[in-house]
Amino acid sequence: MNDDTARKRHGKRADQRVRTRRSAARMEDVAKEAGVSLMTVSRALHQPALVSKKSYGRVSDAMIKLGYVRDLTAQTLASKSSRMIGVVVPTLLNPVFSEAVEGLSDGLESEGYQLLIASSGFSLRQEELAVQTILGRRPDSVIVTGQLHSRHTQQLLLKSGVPIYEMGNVDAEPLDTAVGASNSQAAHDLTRHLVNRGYRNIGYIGGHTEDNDRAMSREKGFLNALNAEGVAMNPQAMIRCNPVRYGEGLQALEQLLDRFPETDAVFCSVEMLAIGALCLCQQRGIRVPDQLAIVCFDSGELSSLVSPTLTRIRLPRYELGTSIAEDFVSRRAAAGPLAPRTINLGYRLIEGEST
Amino acid sequence: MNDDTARKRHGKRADQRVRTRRSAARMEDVAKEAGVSLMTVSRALHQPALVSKKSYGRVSDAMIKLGYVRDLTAQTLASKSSRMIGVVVPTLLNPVFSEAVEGLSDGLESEGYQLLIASSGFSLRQEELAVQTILGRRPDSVIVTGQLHSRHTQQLLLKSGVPIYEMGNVDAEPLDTAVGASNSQAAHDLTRHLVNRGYRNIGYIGGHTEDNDRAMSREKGFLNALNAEGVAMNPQAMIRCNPVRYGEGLQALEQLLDRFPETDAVFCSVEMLAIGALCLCQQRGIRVPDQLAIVCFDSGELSSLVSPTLTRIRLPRYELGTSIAEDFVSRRAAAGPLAPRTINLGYRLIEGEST
DNA sequence: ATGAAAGCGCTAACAA
DNA sequence: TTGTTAGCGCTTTCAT
Repeated sequence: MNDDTARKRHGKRADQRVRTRRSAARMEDVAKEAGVSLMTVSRALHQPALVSKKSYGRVSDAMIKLGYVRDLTAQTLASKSSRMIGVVVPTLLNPVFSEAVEGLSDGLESEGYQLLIASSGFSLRQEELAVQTILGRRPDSVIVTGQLHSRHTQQLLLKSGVPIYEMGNVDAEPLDTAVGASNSQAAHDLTRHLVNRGYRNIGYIGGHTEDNDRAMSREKGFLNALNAEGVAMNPQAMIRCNPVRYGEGLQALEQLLDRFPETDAVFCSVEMLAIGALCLCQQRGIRVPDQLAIVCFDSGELSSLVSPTLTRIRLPRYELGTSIAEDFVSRRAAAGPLAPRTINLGYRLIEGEST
Repeated sequence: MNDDTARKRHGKRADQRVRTRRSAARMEDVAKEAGVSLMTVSRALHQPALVSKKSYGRVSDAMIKLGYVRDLTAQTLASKSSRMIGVVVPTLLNPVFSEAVEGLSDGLESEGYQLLIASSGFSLRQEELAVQTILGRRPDSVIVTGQLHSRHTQQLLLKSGVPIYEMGNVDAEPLDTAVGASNSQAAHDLTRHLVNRGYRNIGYIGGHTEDNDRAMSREKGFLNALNAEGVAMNPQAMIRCNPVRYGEGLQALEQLLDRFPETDAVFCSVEMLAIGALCLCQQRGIRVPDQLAIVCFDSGELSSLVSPTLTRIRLPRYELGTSIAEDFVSRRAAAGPLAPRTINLGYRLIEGEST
């Protein structure tokens, strides 16, 4: 058997090159060291109960002695489960996404899953590439951002046979499982709040809408609400930022006030933009909400700490990640694939001092 | 050949279970569809130049027709290169880390590498587990945060044979390649700035120091500077936050002022804490810098937008990631392993309105 | 330019 | 409880 093993390992090249590169210890090396078969080592790792105390001890010692690290690549190939989960987000520069990813990480690492993360930069084309490469790693699940994907991406995802999660919006038909809240409805609510408070010259500062269904949903909710309330809106008073950063929010408000000095309220569709806008007010001494009201969509911790605190829509961020993690774990236990479904985590409208 | 192939695929179970599960197309399926050998398909993917135009076309068509997605797991096992890079950060909730990861992502995805990301939660023990699992995936490089690691983690990393990057600090001996700036030196500079401005009752709000060399380096730099300048410091005026969040910074300052109302300046070792502290000042109407000066270590965009702008140390964040990516890529091209080295990216002290 | 054979390191299924 | 055999889907090497 030993001879056979040696032959397998080195093949006909055994004479030419005798284990030159100090490759890492393999399961077989551990087996040999422990004086058991390779399968006993494998079992000691997976189902220690099926291995005798004695064997287990010898295997353990051998692993430590050799500094053995199991090759999960080979394990994946042989077992059809990688314990990796692919995640595609537009960018990690916006805390919305990094917090969601942290939630995923916290919920999944403890269950033995690892995260393969890709940034798509708000491009459906890049998302497609990312999904393709991720699928090549045979992940146990794929999590993408939003519900807008290229036709090919959708096909790839659906064909993959693993659970797919679309996170952050539930306004469209889910591909498999959509988790999040209704952006359009939440934006509608927040806008109505402004109107109810008597604001009539409302500006809008949002993210760019190319390849971004969340931004589109928010605009839709905003415009629908104004429409329903019979409040007029000049399209020029809608500013789309690209990229979305604090500084862009500041500049956007600058531009907005420049064009429409009569503006009495501004709807910011992302927290970073709202904070940026508030910074401009502080720099210029614009009193909030007396001179200008600010509302913030998709707020995090900052909105509740600044002065004045912002009236805002709170969407799940970190919880978005943990919810998906939880669902995935329970779904593993359950039977086969489910019908497409939506998990609506809801949102909260929190009234702050800024309106 | 076809018979042989079929035998290999199904083995002795061929009769019992005839390709029930609709598994994904393999390279061999593509080959069959295109009427060429498996190797021609493999070459078409890797070295199209070596394949005839005609074969290439047929292979391309077959791939599209079958929706072929290459199995990178198998590729990794066979080729010894995974094109995956492992990254361990304490948390993605602090923008410092998510920005660095985004930099890595931007620099590496374009080169065809994917990121396997793990959060260690500021625990050396968890870091060790993360490193172990990551190494099991046979990554082409591993990037960890800071220079403080368990003995075992160090061994694992060193033994792995792939380039190792320690990011965010360069105060200690590098394991392989350390990239970042000197936290202690920068903290020293920033503290001296406070002293030079005449502040004498200086408080300190920082991150917790367990398993965190960056936090320790900053404290060291801070205390050394005070010492050198002959300024006294009550240990009670050092507050360590855990976790590090905006709100914690706010509470920490509250606590600090409660204990030492005479405090005239506060050193915040993380931007989130500084912003939190500033929020408290705004809430309470504490005038900055007249009543209280604030300096901020490791600042991002926000520090330059708030009012007053913060006097701060700017460390590379996003650039930390892109620098590592760049070094890794160029290192691939170069020869073998290098001696341990440090890449000092430096820092900038930016004087704001808060001092 | 193309193909056949021999693994990569592991697990699933079967046998003992 | 332990071991044997046959792959997982790909690349490497060698041959044609």
